[in-house]
This record gives sequence, structure tokens and C-alpha cells, in this order.
Amino acid sequence: MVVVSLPDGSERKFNDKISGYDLAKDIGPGLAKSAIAMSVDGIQKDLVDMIETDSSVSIITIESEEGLEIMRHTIAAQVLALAIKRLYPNSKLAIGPTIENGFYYDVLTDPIISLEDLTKIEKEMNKIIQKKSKIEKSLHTKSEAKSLFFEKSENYKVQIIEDSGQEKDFQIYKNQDEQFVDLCRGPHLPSLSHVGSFKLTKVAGAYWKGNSDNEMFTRVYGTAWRNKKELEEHLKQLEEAEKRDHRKLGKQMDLFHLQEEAQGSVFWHPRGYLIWLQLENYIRRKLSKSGYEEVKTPQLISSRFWEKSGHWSKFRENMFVVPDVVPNIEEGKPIISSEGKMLAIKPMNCPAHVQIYNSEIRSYKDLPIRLAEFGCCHRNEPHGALHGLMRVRQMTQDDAHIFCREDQVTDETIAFCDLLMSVYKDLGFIQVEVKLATRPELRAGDDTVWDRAENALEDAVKATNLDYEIISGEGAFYGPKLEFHLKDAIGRKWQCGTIQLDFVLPERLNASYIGADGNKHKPVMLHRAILGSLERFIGILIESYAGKLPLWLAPVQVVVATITSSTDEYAKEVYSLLEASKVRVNLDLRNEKINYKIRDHSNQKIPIIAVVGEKESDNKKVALRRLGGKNQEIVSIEDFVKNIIHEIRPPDC
RNA sequence: GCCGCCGUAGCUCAGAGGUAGAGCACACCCUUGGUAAGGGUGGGGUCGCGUGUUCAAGUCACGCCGGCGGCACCA
Repeated sequence: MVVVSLPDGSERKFNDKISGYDLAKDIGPGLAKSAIAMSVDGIQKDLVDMIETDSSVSIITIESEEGLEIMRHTIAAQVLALAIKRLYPNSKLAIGPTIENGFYYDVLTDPIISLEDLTKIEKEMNKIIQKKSKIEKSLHTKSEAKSLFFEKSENYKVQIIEDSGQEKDFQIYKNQDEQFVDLCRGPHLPSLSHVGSFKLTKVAGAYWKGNSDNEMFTRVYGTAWRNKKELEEHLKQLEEAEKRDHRKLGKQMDLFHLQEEAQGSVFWHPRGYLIWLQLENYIRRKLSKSGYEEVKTPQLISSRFWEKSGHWSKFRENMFVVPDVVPNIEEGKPIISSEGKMLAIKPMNCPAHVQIYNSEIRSYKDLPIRLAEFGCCHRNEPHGALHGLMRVRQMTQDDAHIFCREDQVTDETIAFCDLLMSVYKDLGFIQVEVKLATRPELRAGDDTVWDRAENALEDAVKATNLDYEIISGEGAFYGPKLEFHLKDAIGRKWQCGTIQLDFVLPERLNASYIGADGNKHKPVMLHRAILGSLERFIGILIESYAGKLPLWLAPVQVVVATITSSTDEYAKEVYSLLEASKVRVNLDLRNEKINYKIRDHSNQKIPIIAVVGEKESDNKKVALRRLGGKNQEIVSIEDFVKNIIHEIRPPDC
């Protein structure tokens, strides 16, 4: 007897083991028709699989998120892969998993698939789907599975089988109407009749097993949905998201630009730099209230120093190195004539902060010491990594280093997380992903130190009640770290905030304090940043607000615009009043229609347009129009000034 | 760095071997108009850079540089 309990709490009893398909039929013919897989005690299975012992089972249909994901998986493994095999008979398959909103498949083809080929592949995929073939599953031993794919010259599949710890029950899925098979952990749709709407979206290179020493496959990306409507909604959403791209808005709003001669370094225009200054001053106030002291340290430091800190051996390929010699200005001669001493532009602020710490003898009573710097750092990032403001070569971090005793680590970490979350909240970010990155394979310090460090960090993050995910092996070589990730407009995640525990650098650079026992001790260093880099964070801010920044951050807060030139004098008066009240205000006296001015300033995302015409001028009023709003608000100039000085206040003031 | 695509006026883009184009922006003129583009005239280009093929190259080929989407690397 097998007892199956269903999600609604009911139970069904069967005399013998039963397949998922028969269970669905037993529940109802409608369900049997729409069923695509099942979940047995939380594990997804195919409908042909048998339920042999008492278990709780739910039937999966395409309506659920689980079902949708199974469909995406089947499209990748049974449709896309087959289409590619048909069009490129000598191609080799690697892996084809699902991702958010879709799937991809990594393949090796000759010729290489390019963007234009996608239509052709889609056509082939539709042909395959139209046959509504059944998908059959069979189980195989390791050697069977290996020889099967060996015969088909699918050497990457063979390698996958070989590298898996598994010995038996390799699942192979076959299209009933084709010779095509694929290895898969499943489950899959029972037949291609369940496939909804899909679109291939992009091609990209991707390394085998994610290792850049390995060969590169072509990764074909696609998105798939239950029906055409859902697909179109998704595509529309993507299009909308692209309009929020900070590079596009940066141009449109005249915030910054990048150019070839300084790739990876930003030219901040007046308006962009105003955002920067607001943000920097806000953080400065927050840090000052939280017991930090601000410092400034050198850009150019001798290689001798970087040797001591360990950067010269561990980080040099990311550093800009400058010879400390007088350049030759004679025509036709080499610019650098001799191998002089080397300087490097700082890629990080930490070693310099240790120098300030070391400038006097510290007592345990002085700790913690929190040194903050809006440190401008240069890193020689790979060309392919550069990305607008999000990944640059010159960046300014809201960096700080906390020197403390080991018993202070947890408290300091909790205090930092609280500070960070209060900043993120002020800036409108509620969705923050927290990750705890633990010891990497290559690391300094012994395991007992790592145990202490990881526990301290984890205790602290637990105490903050934040949800977090552990990413093992992703820590820095000197210590574990907490990472705080934010999303851009199209869902890419970027690390912004971080806090890292470091026992190594104080050791290397001889930092110490005198303890209560009169002996020297090593302080612990906490590397931490809230925004991460001003550049990246401003990029994220622009995208998350779609350019419509909150008033306190908006570079121009109000534009006073006239309807005709007859009110120019009054407009100037309004402008001066606002300016005197420290409102960032512009005056638009151009000989243009008010419609034109509204459109122009709205496109530039100016939060408030104060229109002044005859009526306003006569009554000493302004007609306010807020960005995105349709109606106007007529207020007296006194009330406007009185209210706006409150409205433009930063959240911490 | 690797794979694919792209590079034409300040911006958005058309032109695909035969005399460089449009809209917006800019300048000047007309227009003084009440909440998302009023009209006219004009200036503006080594078609990313280089080398080839050709009578002739934005257009074809090769190389380089840069951008975009991923991968790898990372704040």
C-alpha cells in the first residue's frame, strides 16, 4: 500500500506503486492533460517515475514557476540543442541550463553561430516543436551512458559523465521522433506539445567549465514563457529597462561622458558632479556621526611600499606603474631613457591607512580607530570588463578601515551593517542581496584564524536579521567578507557595499597596539565600504530611479520658466529668492513656447518646473509642475520657498 | 584578455562601389505663445584609425583602436 498526500491535505491510497501520470489521472482527467512533472517530497520527478513509498506529492503544471522552469529546460535541451545539431551536424554540445526568465545552451559549432543565425535556428526549433514529439526517458549505468555519447562524438557529455560522482541512473532523454538524445538530470516535459512561446535573444562566448584556460563555446541565450502574451510583456519590459540605462540617461541628462583617450575614467559634467557631491557629503555626515575620521593619502607610492604590503606580488597586474624618472623631451629619442625606480598609483587605500595608524604608538584604549577616505583608486581592469560607470579604471571609494581588537569585531560589524542598511534605506534600496564569502583555496593565515573570522562575521550578520547567502571560496585571500549587491535596470547584480576581515595586512605592515598587559598586540583590520565606488553607485542610482532622482540628489531641483518675456523680471525675482534659499535652480527665459520648455526640462528629469506667467506675476505666485505629474499647483512664492527648503533636505538632516 | 555584433554631424539614425543625408540640437530671423516639440534660413563631416583591392571605397578585404552583449576577472 502506498499513501500519497496531496497539497490540499487529502490522501490517496494505492495498492501498488504508481506513476506520476497515473496519479494525475486518478485525481482528474484535466490535471492529467496539463500535468508535466511532479514533486515527490520536494524533489522534482518525471511523470513516468514511480512513487514507491508513502510520500507527499504535488503535480506540476506549466502554470507554476516550477513548471515554467521545466519547460525552459526542455526547450534548451530538447529543442535548441536538436535544432543546432540539425543545422550544424558537427557541433558539440556542452551544457544547457535554465536561468532567470530563460535558458541557454553552450555549443561548439563550425562556423561559429552569430546573432544573424538566430532567426534560422528559431525556425528550425519551431519545426521541431510543431511535431509535438513525446520525450522518453531511460536510465543507464555510467559505462553505458559514456559509450552512448562517445559513439555520438559528444566528448563534452562524456566528460560530464566522467566528472560526476554518480555511478548509475544516468538519465537520458530521447525525442521519440528523432535520433536525438541528451543527458539531463531532468525532469522534462513529457511532450513538446507543452512548449509555450520562446525567443532566442543573444549569443556570447563562454568558457568550458567557467575557466578561461579552457576552450570557448558559443552560448545561445533564449527566453521562454507560457504564451505569446507573456513573452511579449517580457520583451516590452526589457525595452523599458533599456531606457533606464545610466549611459543613456547620463547623456540625456548631461551628467558625464567617457571617451577613448581616457577609457575607464569618467568626465563628470557639472550636473553629474553635483549628484556626486550631494552623495559624498551625505556619506561624510553619516560617517562623522558614526565615529569615523576622514583622511587623505597619496596617489603615487613607491613600489618598495607595495612590496611590503603584498600588492606587488598579488595585485600588480591590476596596478598602473609609473617610472620615477624625468621623461626625455627630445624628438626621436625614447621617452624613458633609463630603468628608474618604480612608483605605482594606488589601487587601494588600505596600506596607506595603516601608515597613519602606525604614525604613533596606539593603546588598546584608542581602539577602535576608524579612518575614512574618499580615496581615488586606479585599477588596470581588463578591457572587456569596462562598463559605463559600473566598472571603471579610476574610481573613488567611500572607503574606511577600522582598526580594532579581536573582541570588538562583532560589534563593529553589526554597527557597520546597521549604518549600511540605514544608508541604503535613505537612498531607496530595499532589495539588497547579502552574501557571506568564505575562505578561498589560496589564502593567508591558518584555519583557526579563519574559523574565528568567519564566525565573527556570521554572528554579526545574524544579529542584523538580514537574509544572507553563503558563497564559499569567494573570500579575499586575507579574510572573509560580506558583500552587498544591488541590481541595475536589467537585473544585473553589482557588488556595492562590503566589509572584510583582515588579519594579514596588520601583520605585514607591522601594525600594533599596547594592550592592558603592557605587551604589543596585532589589531584586526576591517575594510569596509557602503557605496563601494561613487561611480558605480551613481550608475545604480540613476538606473533605479530611471533618472528621476529624489529632490535632494537632483542636480537641478527647480527650473523657473516664463511663458512670455513680459514676466522676465518677476521670474528673475523668483529665481533669486530660490537661489538665496540654497535651492539648485535654473532660469529659463528662452523665446520658446511653454510646451517646449516643459518637454525640454521633463526630458532632463528636472523634478520641479515653476511656471510664471502674467497671472502668477500679478499675484506673486508660481505654477508648479512636478516631474511625471500632469496637474499644476498654484502657490504663493513665500509658501513655495518655505516648503521647498524642507523638501530638498537630505534624509539625514 | 576571450567569443559575437557595432563604429557616418553634438545626439538618434538612413545610405551597402559612382559628387556625404534626415530629424533633433546649435546660430540668426519671424513668432510673445498658459503646461511634453510654432515657422523660416544657415553653419556644421578626413564616414573610428591604418594598409590593401579597384578607374573609383562610408560601402569590399585585412590589421589596429573603441563601444555594446556575454564569458573570465572584480567595487
